[in-house]
Amino acid sequence: MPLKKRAALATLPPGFKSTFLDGLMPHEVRALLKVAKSVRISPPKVLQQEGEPAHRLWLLRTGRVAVYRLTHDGNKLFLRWGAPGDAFGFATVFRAPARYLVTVEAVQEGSILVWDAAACQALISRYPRLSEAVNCAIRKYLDRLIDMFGMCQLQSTEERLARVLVESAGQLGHAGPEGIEVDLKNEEVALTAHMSLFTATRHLSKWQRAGLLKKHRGKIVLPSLSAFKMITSDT
Amino acid sequence: MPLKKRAALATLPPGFKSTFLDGLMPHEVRALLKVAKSVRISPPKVLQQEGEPAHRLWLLRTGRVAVYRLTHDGNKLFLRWGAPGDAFGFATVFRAPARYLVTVEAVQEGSILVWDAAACQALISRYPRLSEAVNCAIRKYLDRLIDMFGMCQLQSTEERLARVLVESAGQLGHAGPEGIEVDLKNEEVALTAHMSLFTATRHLSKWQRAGLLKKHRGKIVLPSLSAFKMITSDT
DNA sequence: CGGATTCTTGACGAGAATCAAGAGTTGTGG
DNA sequence: CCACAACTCTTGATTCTCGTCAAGAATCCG
Repeated sequence: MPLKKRAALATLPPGFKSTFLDGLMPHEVRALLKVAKSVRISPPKVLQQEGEPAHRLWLLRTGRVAVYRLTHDGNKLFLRWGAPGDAFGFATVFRAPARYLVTVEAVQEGSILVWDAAACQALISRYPRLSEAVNCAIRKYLDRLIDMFGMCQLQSTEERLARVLVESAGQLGHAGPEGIEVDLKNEEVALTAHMSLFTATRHLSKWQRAGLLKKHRGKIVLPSLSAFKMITSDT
Repeated sequence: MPLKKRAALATLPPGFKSTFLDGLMPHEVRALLKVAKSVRISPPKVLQQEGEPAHRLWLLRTGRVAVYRLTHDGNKLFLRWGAPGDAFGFATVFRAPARYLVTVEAVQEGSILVWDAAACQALISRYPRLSEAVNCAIRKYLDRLIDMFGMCQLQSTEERLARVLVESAGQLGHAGPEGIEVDLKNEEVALTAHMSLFTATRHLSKWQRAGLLKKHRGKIVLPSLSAFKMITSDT
């Protein structure tokens, strides 16, 4: 019997951490998972497009997504990576129809849990706390964005890059034999730190020569983060 | 009797426009105003400090405020001006205690309407729609911030400055005999456009020589915005 | 092995911040 | 009414960070 019940739930990978779900009570989380639809995603699938009416709330279960905004002239303004546990499409929970603020695109194979607009309305009226959880999540995004803005405004490329390494290690990194491994190409690191590919490469090379990290194709290995935390904080 | 009723309301200046209040029904706005406390503000009074527990929701009635965030080393990261109609302290409406995300400081004489935490709780439970209005307001802030970030990342100082003039004219400007007058010093304009005082002055001087604007001490007069809109959009 | 992708390094230049010095404007007190 | 101080604005000279471009090296994959 318990087995059957668990089979009906959308399953979460082991070690799954979600700031959004953490804002809810366990029984609310269960209720959410019970009605979630699981969908596989593959790059370069666009999962939501800015400006379109929000029709679904979703949670990244596995994989990685890129969050960006399109400029009037078609360029992409990169905002951040989305990792497992990140939620999107908060605009869906409003009674008043709202539109997506940003575009989100899959960059790795993975899967998401989806709630359509009808499911959101039902959940919201049954669990009012959900509205507050959404609110907190949006506030967190705002907070992070202000931080990033400040970083870009008043820190040098070197400081920014060091900080990006530390944060990426936490968000995307996984343990390896020689330290934390971060699966990002130089181009992606540069995007994250909002600088040119060449500037990023130069600093990374310098740090490799200094023995602070080891670079491979599409991957950076960080034996220790302390040196980068130093670079970040002092000036 | 109607007169007595109106006297009990917090009064709004003529021509008052608030995106936040516009998200509510007229009767809800009346209910809010009925329990609001009016408070006078003078520079350089800090109206809320980032990191402190949010204890009041408030609306700028008259005057001007500066919204910024403090960096670890004590610098101010300017975010935007607040004009009459702007609301702050949304963190107050959460059941879960939250903290202010930004610091807000008065830069002109003026007045605000205030709701303390208790009043917010009472209003929220009586008018659930208020929660959604707050949500929308936060989303709007997020949207504006992404815009500003994009502007700083991928537009030149000249384009940024032109855009700031257009937006400031709308938000802070008032009609004058020779065009829209914006009461900002060069230093404040530079702050708004996130560039150095000197770079801002140079562009403004150039535009004055071209006859696109007239400068006075602490004030800029814009006969027409069309030229600046041109600079903003084409590239 | 050949082709595609990713990374590296150097040379160069544009854009914008900084610094310095002075001119113009406003307000105050004698 | 004038003199002086404080504030605001202007301009030029200088410096520097960082983006762009070019060319080639290293790595991976079929």
